[in-house]
Amino acid sequence: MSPGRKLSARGGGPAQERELRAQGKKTMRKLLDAAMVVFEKRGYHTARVDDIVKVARTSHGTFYLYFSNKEDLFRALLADVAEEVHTLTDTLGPVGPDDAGYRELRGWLARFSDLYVHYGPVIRAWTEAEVEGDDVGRMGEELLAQVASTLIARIEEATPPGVDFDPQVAALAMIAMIERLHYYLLSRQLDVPREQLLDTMAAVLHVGVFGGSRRRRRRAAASA
Amino acid sequence: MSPGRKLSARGGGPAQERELRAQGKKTMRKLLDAAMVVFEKRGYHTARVDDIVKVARTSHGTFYLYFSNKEDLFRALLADVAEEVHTLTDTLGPVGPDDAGYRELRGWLARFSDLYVHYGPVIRAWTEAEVEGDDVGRMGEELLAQVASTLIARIEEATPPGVDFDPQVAALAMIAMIERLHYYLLSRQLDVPREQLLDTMAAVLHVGVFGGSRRRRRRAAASA
Amino acid sequence: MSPGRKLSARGGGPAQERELRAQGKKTMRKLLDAAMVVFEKRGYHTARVDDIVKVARTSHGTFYLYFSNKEDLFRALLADVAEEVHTLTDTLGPVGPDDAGYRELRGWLARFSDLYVHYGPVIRAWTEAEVEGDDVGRMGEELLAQVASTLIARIEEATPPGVDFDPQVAALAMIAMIERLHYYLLSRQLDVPREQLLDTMAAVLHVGVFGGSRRRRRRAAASA
Amino acid sequence: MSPGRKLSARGGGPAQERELRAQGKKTMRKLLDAAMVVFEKRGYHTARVDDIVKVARTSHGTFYLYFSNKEDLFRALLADVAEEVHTLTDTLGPVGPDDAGYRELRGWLARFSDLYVHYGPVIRAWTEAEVEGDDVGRMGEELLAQVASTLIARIEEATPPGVDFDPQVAALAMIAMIERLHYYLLSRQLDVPREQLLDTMAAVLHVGVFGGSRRRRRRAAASA
DNA sequence: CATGAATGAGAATTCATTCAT
DNA sequence: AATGAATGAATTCTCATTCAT
Repeated sequence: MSPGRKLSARGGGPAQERELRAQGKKTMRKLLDAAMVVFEKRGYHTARVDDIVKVARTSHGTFYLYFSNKEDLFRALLADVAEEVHTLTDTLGPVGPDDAGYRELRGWLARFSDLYVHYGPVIRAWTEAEVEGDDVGRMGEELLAQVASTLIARIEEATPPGVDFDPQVAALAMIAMIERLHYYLLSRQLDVPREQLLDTMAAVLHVGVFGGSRRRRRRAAASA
Repeated sequence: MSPGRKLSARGGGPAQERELRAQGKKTMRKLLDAAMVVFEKRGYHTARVDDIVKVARTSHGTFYLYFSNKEDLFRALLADVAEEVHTLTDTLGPVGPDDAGYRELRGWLARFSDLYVHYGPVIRAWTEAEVEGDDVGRMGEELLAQVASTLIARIEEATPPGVDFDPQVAALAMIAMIERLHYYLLSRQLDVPREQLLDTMAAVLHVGVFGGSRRRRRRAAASA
Repeated sequence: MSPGRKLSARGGGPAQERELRAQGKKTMRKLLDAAMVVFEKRGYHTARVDDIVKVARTSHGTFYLYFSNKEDLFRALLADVAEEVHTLTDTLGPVGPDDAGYRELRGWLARFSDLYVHYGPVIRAWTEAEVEGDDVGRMGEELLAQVASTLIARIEEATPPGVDFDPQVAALAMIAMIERLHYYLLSRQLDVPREQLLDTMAAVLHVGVFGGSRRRRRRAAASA
Repeated sequence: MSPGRKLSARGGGPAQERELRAQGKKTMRKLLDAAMVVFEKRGYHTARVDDIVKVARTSHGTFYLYFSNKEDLFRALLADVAEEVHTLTDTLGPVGPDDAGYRELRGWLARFSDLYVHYGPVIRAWTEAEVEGDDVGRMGEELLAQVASTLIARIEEATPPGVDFDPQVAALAMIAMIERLHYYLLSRQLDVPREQLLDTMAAVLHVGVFGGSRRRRRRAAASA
C-alpha cells in the first residue's frame, strides 16, 4: 500500500558523475530520507543542511558528496514524487455518475492519499518552493499540468455538453482540494479520520464535478 | 471594489508605543506596501528586509523604527487581511439549492476573489509561513477556524440529514479550492478569465456542497 | 615621491551601487590598505578575508559591504595600480645612446621602482593570480600590453635598421627584468642597495637594448 | 632534446619508506605527470588533489599512498627540475664579447628554453609558491643561488674592471628575463616564434651583460 | 525622523586527509 | 596496491539587527 521508493538514479551535482556502489547508494538514501523528515518538521526553507546531516547521522562533507546543495537534493526527491504521482494519476479510470463511478473515484483518492501521507513533506515543500523561479518551479508546473490533463480527460467524459463548467478549472480545483485537505490533516488543523476525509472529498467531487447524485451511505460499521 | 486598507494601529515593536504623525504613517504604509510587492515576488521566507527597504526607498534603520522585524511587519499585514476576511466571510447568507443560492454563492466568491487579488501575496505567504510554530501560525489557524465555522453553518443548513458528508471537511475543501485556484491564476499556471474561474467554482461547489443541481447557463453575452 | 593613491571610485559588487559618504570611503580605504598588507605577508591566494578584516580592525560583514569578495577587492587595487603604471609609463621620453639617454632611462626606472615599492604586493599577487582565466587575468594582459607598447616605441626609435633584434621581445624583457628584480629585492633574495639595483638595470638595458656603450662611472661617493 | 625525467627516488611521506615495484613506479609517474598538467592549467595554489587524481585516473587513496600531500608531490617535481637546472647551468662556458661568445650564450639559452618548455608548470608554480615560508621556498632560493653563482662567475670573467655594474644583479636579471619571457610565451601573452625569442634574448644579454657589440645577422634562411 | 554604517552569529561549501574494504 | 567513502576543520558569505550621526 505505501508506495515503494525507488532510488533516483539521477541525483544532483557531484553524484551524477559517479557510479555509486552499494554503500554509496545506502548513504544517498539515508540522506534523502533524512531530508524528508526534516522538511516535514521544519519546512523546506527553514531546513538547514546541518539538520539533514544530523538526522542522517552523517557528516557535512558527505552531504556534498552526493548533492551539490539542498535544492539539488530536493530535486531528487521531487523526481521521485513526480514519477509516483504520474503513475498513480494514470490509474484513474472513467468516473460515471453511478455508484461504480463513485467507487472508482474514491479508490483513486485513497491511493493518492497514501501517496500524500508518504511524500507529504516533499509535496508541501514543493508548493512553498514554487516561489523561486528556478528549476524546481518548472518541475512543479510540469507535474501539475500532467496530472491536470488526465483529470481533464475524465471530467470531459463525464460532462454533458452545454453545462456551464470549465473542465480545466475543475481539474485544478480537484487537485487543490486533495492537496490542501491533506495538508490540513497532517498539520492537525483538520482533525477527522482519514476515511471520513476521503468520503467527503469523494462525495463532493463526485456530485460537483462528475455529475453524481447525493446519496446516503451507511458509515455505521465503517468508522474506526 | 478594491478593499480599503486601514492602517493597522497595532504594528510591532518600537512603533507600537509611538503616536504616528502624518509622515510616520506614510512611511509605515510605504513599508507595508513594499513588503507586499516583495512577498509577491520572492515569497515570505526568501524576502529580505533589505529588499523591502529598497522597494520602499527607505533605509534599514527606518524599517526597525516601525517594525521590530520581518515577522512583525508580516503580522501587521496579516491583521489587515484577517479583518477583511472576517468581514467578508460574514456576508455569506444562506445558500439554497436553487438559482438564488447559486447567485448568493457566486457573489460571495467574487468578493473573495477581489480580496485575494489584492492581498494575494500575504495570503500565500501565510500558507508558507504556517510551518513555523510561532505566532503567525496561530493567527492563521484562528482565521481559518473562523472562516470555516461560518461556512460550516451555511453548509449544515443546506445539508439534509443522513447525507454522508462532513460539513467541516467540506468547508475546508471550499477554502482550499478558493485559495489554490486563485494562486494558480495569479501565478499564471492557470490561464482563464476570472469570470470563468468564478463560474466553475460556484458551479462545482453549489452542486457538490450545497445540493444544487447542474444547470446550463447562457454565457453568450457574459464572456469578454 | 611615493605615488598618491586615489580612491578608486569603482569598487566592486555591493559597493558599486552605493554612494559612499566620508566614513564609508574611509572604511573602504582601510580595507584596501589592509589587503595590501596581507597580500604582502601571505600572498594573494593564501590571504583570507578574515586576515584582511582583522588588519583593518573591522568586521566580516563590513568587508562584504564594500566588496563582493576577495577578488573584487583585488580588482579595485589592480585598477589603482593600472592607473599609476599607465601614467608612469608615459613619462619615459626618448632614450638615446648617450649619457642623456642613460639618465632618462635611469630616472624612469627609479620612478618605477618607487611605484613597485609601494604597490609591490599587488603587482606580485597579480603575477600569481594570472593563472585564473577570469577578469583579473584580462586586466593584467591589458596593462602589460599598454606598457609594452610604449616601450616598443622607445626601443624602435633607438634601434638602427638591420639589427637583429625584436623590439616587442625586448620590451617584455625589460618589464620582466624590472618586475622580477624588485621582487627578489623585496623578498630579500637579492640583497643590494636599491641604487645599485637601478644602476645595473639601467646599465644593462641602456647598453643591451638602447645601443648605449659601456662606461665606467664613479660610484665612489654615491654608495651607502 | 627533451630532458629525461628520472623518477625521484625521494618522494615524500608514505612512499619514501617503501620499495616501489614496477607498477608502483608507474602509478607514481602517472601522478607526477598529472600534477604537471594540473599545475599548468590551474597553478599550484588552485590545484586540488582531487584534480590531480582525476587526471591521473586514480583514486584519492592512492595519492596518499605515494605522497603525503600536495606539497610533498611538488617537492618531488621540484627536485627533478632542480637537478636538471643544475646540470644545465654548468654547461655554460665562458661568454666572450665575440661571435663565439654569442653562440655559447645562444646555445645555452636554447637548452634552457627546452627545459622550460618541459618543466614550465613546475617552474611557474615555484615562483608562485615562494610566498609560503616553508620548505619549498628554501629549495627555490637555493636553486636560484646556485644558478646565479654560475652566472656571476661567467659575468665577472667578461666584465672589465671599473665598469659600473653589479654582476650579482646582472645574473638575476638574466634569470628574470629568461623565466618571464618564457612564461609570457607559453601563456600566449607574447606571440613570436621561439627562435626569435632566443635571438633577442641572446642579443640583449650578450651586448648588455657580456660586452658584445650589436651586430646584424642574416635571419633570412633561419626563420621557420 | 531618517539614514548610512557596522556588526556578528549562523549557514553553506570546500577540500585535504583518513578509513574500511 | 587500489579504491570509494567518510570526515571535519577551515572559509566564505549572508542578513537580521543595532548604532551613531
